[in-house]
Amino acid sequence: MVRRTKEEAQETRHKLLDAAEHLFQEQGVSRTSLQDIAKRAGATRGAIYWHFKDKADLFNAMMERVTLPMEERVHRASFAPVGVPDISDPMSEIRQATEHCLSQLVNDAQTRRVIEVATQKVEYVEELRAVRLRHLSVRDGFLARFEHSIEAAAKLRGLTLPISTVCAAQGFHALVDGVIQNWLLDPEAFDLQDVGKSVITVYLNGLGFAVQAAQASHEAPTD
Amino acid sequence: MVRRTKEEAQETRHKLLDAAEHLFQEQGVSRTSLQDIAKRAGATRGAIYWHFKDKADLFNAMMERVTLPMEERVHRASFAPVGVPDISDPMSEIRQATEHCLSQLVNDAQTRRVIEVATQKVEYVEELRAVRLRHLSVRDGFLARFEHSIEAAAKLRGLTLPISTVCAAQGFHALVDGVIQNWLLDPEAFDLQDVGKSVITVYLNGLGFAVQAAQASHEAPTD
DNA sequence: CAGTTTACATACATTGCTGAATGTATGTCA
DNA sequence: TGACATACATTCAGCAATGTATGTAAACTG
Repeated sequence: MVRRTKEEAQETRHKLLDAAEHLFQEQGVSRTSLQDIAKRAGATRGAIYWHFKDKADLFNAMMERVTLPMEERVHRASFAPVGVPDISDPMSEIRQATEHCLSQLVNDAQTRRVIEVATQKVEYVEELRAVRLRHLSVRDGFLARFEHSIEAAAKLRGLTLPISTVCAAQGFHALVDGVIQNWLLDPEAFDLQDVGKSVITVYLNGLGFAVQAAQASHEAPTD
Repeated sequence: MVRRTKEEAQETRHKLLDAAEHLFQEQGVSRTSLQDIAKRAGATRGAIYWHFKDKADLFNAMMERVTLPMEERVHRASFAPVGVPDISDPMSEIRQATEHCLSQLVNDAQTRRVIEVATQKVEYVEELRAVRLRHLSVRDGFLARFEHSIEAAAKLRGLTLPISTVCAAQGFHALVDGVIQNWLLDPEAFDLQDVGKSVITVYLNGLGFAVQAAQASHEAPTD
């Protein structure tokens, strides 16, 4: 059978990306051949070369399928709090957006797979410079937004931060990033949402944003 | 020329590891062939196969050349504070050991190279399971020691932590880990030692260990 | 000082992957 | 309804990397 309709072609494309996700996670990107991917997707390399320029292009597409919606969501959550009218504190916004990210990591297998691939199963060499640059720009965007929020929150509560907002933002990001990385290294070791929420509270507390209510819920955070 | 003396053999071994370090950093592990490494070291693949079983074995040796002394140092610093008699607070110990790690990353090019390779230029697949396991055990050892120190420090000051010591240790490690990772992604973005010291202070402050003296030394990071 | 081992270098066989070229049957549109 | 574009499948050339087998001269040993 050949020459599918457009929707079927898109389905093939998605199957290829799905196969790539799993194989990349299992064997790493460089050790996974296009042949492997095609086989798992029930196709041939011809299909891959039709939909993608090469392996790097396919990798990019695989990443964007997960990260684009994620970025968009964070972007909206940060700039347009229309959907959630009950939060007005910028600090709560950041906190909620972060916790949503953690929740998605825990509950959505695809997200977890892709992030695991991106952090452990790929080598960031010249060929993937585009991916690295996007990563950096996304990070910088996040840092900028957090700087803005933290400054607004500090002004709102009339408190002076112990360190610069740039530093504070960098620390927050490093903390979240680090806890995610460590969790991915060994997901059985601890509960990401619990520990994440706790250490974030501690950090923000250290910045001067004292916790308003009891946060530590050590049972089932079925969020 | 063939058949060197034992010291010369060790020298070629080191040259091979040096070459591997640089090439791994430049092109990634999987895209670097043993031929490349041998050539750069001024040898042939025969030398590599003499000294190492295969590429994974070579990678392991390259890692251990840097991490073994590091681990040993952290281990000694944690259990035997004989060299530095003026610190008695377990929290200062942790703080100093961590800052020493950051300092080594900033000042020692070899350490920076190897850690960069380990975090960005290698795929953690089955073949390198040994590396991953060592990483995990080192991390767990560090976590255990930090748990111990933080508990001792809390008892010493008679304060009740807002979260469990396990959580607190995990957060501290994630923070340090994360800030290092982010710095390696773009070393020009900020000063590792400055930001590291600041955010650690904030975190420990959030745990209840109020800062005893002024810590923020520098004016502003280069943004 | 002869035998043995060491520390490599060289040669070879095998494998596997990529990219491009080409084939082909079907959807699509005028 | 024919012409063209699409969505792949198949084939092939080429090379690059690995592992192993073997060669070899110097260092070491008794």
